[in-house]
Amino acid sequence: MQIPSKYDASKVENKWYDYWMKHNYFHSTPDEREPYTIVIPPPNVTGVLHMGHMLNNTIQDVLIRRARLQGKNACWVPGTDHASIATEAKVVAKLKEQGIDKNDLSRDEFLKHAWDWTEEYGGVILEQLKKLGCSCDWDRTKFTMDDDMSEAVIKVFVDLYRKGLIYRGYRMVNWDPEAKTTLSDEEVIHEERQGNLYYIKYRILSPALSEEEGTISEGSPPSEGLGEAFLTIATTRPETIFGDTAICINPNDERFTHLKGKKAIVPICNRVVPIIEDEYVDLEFGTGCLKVTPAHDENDKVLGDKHDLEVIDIFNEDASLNSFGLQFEGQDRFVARKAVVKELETLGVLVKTETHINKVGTSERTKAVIEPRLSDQWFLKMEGLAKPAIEAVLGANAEIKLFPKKFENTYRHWMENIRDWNISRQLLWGQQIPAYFYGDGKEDFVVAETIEEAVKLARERTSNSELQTSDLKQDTDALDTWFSSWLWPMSVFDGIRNPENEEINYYYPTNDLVTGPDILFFWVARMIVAGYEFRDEKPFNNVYLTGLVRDKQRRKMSKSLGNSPDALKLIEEYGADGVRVGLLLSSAAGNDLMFDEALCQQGKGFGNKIWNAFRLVQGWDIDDALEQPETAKVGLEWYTAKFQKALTEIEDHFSKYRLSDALMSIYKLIMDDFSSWLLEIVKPAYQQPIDAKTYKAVIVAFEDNLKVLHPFMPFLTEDIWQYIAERTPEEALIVAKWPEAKSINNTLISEFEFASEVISGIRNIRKEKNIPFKDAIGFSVINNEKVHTTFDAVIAKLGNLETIDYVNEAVEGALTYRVKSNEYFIPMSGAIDVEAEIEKLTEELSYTEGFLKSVQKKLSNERFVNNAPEQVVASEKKKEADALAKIETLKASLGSLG
RNA sequence: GGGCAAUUAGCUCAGUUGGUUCAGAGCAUCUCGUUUACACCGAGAGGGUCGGGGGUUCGAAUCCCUCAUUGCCCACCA
Repeated sequence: MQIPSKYDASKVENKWYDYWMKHNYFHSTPDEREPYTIVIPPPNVTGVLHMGHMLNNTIQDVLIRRARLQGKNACWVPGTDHASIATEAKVVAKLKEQGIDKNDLSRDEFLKHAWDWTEEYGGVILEQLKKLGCSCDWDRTKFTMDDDMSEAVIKVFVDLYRKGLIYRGYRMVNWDPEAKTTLSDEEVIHEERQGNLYYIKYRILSPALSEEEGTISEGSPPSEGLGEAFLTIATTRPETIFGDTAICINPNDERFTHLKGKKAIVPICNRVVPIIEDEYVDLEFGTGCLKVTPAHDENDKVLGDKHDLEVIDIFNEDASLNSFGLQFEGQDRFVARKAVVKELETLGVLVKTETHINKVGTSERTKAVIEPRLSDQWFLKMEGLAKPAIEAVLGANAEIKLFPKKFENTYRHWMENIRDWNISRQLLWGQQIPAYFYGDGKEDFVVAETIEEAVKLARERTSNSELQTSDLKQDTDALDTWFSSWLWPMSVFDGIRNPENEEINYYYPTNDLVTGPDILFFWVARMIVAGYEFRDEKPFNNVYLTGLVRDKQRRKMSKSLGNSPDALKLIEEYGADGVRVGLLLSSAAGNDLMFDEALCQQGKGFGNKIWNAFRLVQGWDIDDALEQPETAKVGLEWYTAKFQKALTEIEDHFSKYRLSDALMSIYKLIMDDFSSWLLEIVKPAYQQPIDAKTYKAVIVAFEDNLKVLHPFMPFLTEDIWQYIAERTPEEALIVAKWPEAKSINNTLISEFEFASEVISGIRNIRKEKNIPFKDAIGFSVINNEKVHTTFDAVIAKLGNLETIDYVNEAVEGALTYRVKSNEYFIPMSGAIDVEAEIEKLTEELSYTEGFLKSVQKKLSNERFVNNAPEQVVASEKKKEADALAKIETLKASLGSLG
């Protein structure tokens, strides 16, 4: 049968995926085998596949397929995350397009839209993962807002509340004015921004004057004559002066002793505020006078609490100014800033403006500049919860390993300085906080899993047995998305609601978690916390942290830069196998990956190479009567040894999560050892049949190659596997048995190594002298090294030699080369360039002599001989002997020429 | 501002406890080659004083100090 010379991935990938699905090979149920479990980091439900997902999920699929081949009960649980902020933002935007304002909708109406959206766009990404070949157990697909998942979240909230770990607090939180919700500290990204530092004069109110008298009438600039009657503050946020409720100085600041106990007047709004003293103020920064705005700065809040200051919130929820902003009401903070500066200038109180670089917090999701804001929020106390999670990763008998290890430092730092987690979000899309208010007071609420339960509790609390469900008002906030995903490894097996069910007991703890370091705190650390808190057991054994996928110029791949290739197009062009190999060829754990399409091309090329090796083998005619030639016999023995050696290397790489190294070992094994050497050795002469014994052994070797490669290139390997022999579904490669490790014949490997150098020597001479391969040549050896003749037949075949003659004397009129101290002769009928030969030999001689000299120098150093380990000294002595032997042969050759 | 990591061939990276060819791999480059699986190929070759400087040692890419550059994480200085 004619097989095309190019492997066409697009023709077979879907076919095999369907085949695996049809035979249920991805599905796992608990049995007596050892489980191997991975839970997918759930992508956003409405997300689309990008390069990061490709890398991440390729790695997971490699791990899961390998475990499956090793006979473990492999279970990879897929699913998606409701991603509250991102999804809600998308839904709001879509509604806006349709002319619908979110605020005009009831909670239920909005949620209906959100669910419609989720059903329409959700899960696209999971379909895309199938194209990549991911062997997830799709029957187990979960969504973080599934009823059972939500129930688990609520149960956990109630549990933590009852343990006293969840509390409600009026705190300064990070406010995202665009999403109109709070964010946790981890969701805020600090960026350096070029800003200005404005120096503003505040009039000092002399105690002699009444407050009334001190008020400046609008539009009248302070007169210049009253120099000491002003103080100057420096601020980056002049628009917040409407919220100023004090000026603060350092009590040790001698420049300002005259200000103690006085009051100042805030420009524009003319509010009279006290001048307070606190050592918090840095004498060096700005002017040494600080305006205090307790509602809009965390430190100012602390000062405000300490000095009992009034709190004036000047912003609306979209960060435009409210009525405290006077004539600037309704303006966005950044617009207002400019306007206020202009007004201050007009009033003559703007002393100067300096450029100033400051750190600005921005929202991870919406990129909006976040605003510190005081509000009632729900918090989870983290300090106590963190303790077992710290121990688990960093303790003396750590149970969880991070790969690469360097992230343990990062983990430690965060965990040891952990702050309480703000878990409430002013969003609708998510699990609604199960707190029910029965009154208007801040403390008039109960927390319960259901409203019926809540009524019962509320009746007890209030001693009012008349209370009805209709009297209760549930808190309108939703929970942070991470408050559901931190339960993921447990909740996907229903381990929260039914902690003793068979599945959770079998699959948990999971084995490996593969994710990016960017969510080490968001997700990984919190899963560990949750694991110990709710199950008293780690959620996973190992965490493999991938790097970021960047482009060739080291830029992050992003939609806005447009430098991210279309994942599906890549798969179309190079095949899923090609892309998988391309991604893994250069991605060590934790290192960023500089993505280059050329790598996918390499992956595709590799696939084609294997395909063609298969074509070669497949095309052979088998002759049962034929004897196995010596070349094939020793070649196969050598390859078996080589394969075993590679297998142990591969195992070692996997044990260290060095997947790219494992792939490279396989790549070289198949590319070099199998294709370039073994197949050339066993290949029968043109149009000649092959003996049955060799053929069978080659097939076995080929199949073993396919097995170890399968986790990386599942489609191609399955395709060839099924082509190479008739298989029942039970015999599919995906469920085949990983090759067994056997002892390695290292002698064969090193003998072959020597033989391959001899062959290279022949090739070099053929090339230099333009001797075509098809012309057989004579060959003689002076075997000083006493090399065994095992591979002579191989040398003769691959060098196309007439014979191999063992001689004791140099052969006249021949080209020569050496491997170690062995000397090889290829007789030439024509004239030999004696000059060139002499030159070549002289060069080699002087190099060897130089080498000998350095070795002898080392050996004559008494301190080296005395201090270095015996083994090292012995090896130096061997080097010396080898060099001496080689020098002798070189000299002999020169003598015979000259 | 604090902490952590990195710096090895044109590119991406290995190099485990200082000592067996440890100065390597893949890609790229160059040369030659249409030998009957594969030009998505084959056979070869070139290329690095291991970021700079200093130190410890018989011996340093590897350990110590220092400087430089880059990246990441953390942090309330207006």
